[in-house]
Amino acid sequence: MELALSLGDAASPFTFLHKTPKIANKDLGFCMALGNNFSEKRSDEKKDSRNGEDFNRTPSAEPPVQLDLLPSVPVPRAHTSSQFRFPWLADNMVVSEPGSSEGAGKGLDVNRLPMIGTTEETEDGAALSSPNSTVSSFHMDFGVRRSKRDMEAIETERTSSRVSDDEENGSTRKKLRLSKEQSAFLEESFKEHSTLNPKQKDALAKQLNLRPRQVEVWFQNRRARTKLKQTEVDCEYLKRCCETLTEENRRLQKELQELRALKTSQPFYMQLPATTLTMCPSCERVATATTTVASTSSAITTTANPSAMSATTTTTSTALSLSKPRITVQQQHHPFSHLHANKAAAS
DNA sequence: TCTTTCGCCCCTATTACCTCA
DNA sequence: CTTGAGGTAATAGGGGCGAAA
Repeated sequence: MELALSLGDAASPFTFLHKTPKIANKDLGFCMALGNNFSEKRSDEKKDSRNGEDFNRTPSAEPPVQLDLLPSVPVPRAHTSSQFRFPWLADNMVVSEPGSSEGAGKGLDVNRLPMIGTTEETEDGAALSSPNSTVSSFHMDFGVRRSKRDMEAIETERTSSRVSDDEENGSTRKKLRLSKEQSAFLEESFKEHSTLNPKQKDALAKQLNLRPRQVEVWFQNRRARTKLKQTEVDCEYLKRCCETLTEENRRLQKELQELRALKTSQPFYMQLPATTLTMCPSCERVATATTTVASTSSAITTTANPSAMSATTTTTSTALSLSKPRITVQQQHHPFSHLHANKAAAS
């Protein structure tokens, strides 16, 4: 029997809760697609989250930049085995590996000392029980087999938790370290929804034995990290664009110099009229109209391929604006009526 | 109906702590 | 053992938005 707990509204449960085998087996690598208007949709998202409505954002109109984040959280070996499972997904029947000293009932909660038979009242008023407590709605039993190093880390975490608990009454700032399992689950949640409504937040906090505030802060920081990462990606992309355009500019400048040199050596040839290229926006035909040209005009070749033409046009204007040559590539609204009329007449 | 107040949430910048090389 | 860098939880301040008065 499998108990799948829905976080938050039934209307918008975390779908990954229904993917237990997948979670148990797949690499917890993180992949997401982000549009540029991540923050622009914030108002709507907020509205949605508050209403508990559809959390899945509509994709951005712009093609998203695929961002592959390698597992930021080192995934324990057990994540890739059938041993690992989110306890709130199944019925806590975690089968430990034979010989493993880390059997079921580890009840790891790095943020609280295991206090058997006691419950804690958090500052948020949510009763949090120790993992071993019968009051607990579930056990933080990940059944993860850990290495000695991991165990040392856990001990460290516990120590820091202890310190944190001690400091909870003091004025010093507390710094808790989330366990790998907690982080992994939060990552899964984040993949589902980058924002949480209060119900989902509370449910998540309860399941992870964290305070709702901690879940909230984690999501805030996670969004900030995502945005930072996206900014880096965008920056890199713009940098490459700039390099490409610079190179294209350089190439066109060189081409212009060659043409000028050619003009100097063959003045009569260069007195041929320049060409005005005009492309019909609807049929994408290019019409050539010969115009009267001054002696300084340059000959430019272009292409009728619309996409290539647009790129060429852009870079050409960029490059040639420096010397202000008289080259025109026009896109008129419909100056091709004569062409269409002739074509119709011919047919 | 408009304005004000309040609470909640988010973002951003920053701090403080922890881990690791 | 020390130290500096990097990661990240936590804090502070400010703004937007909706609900209630």
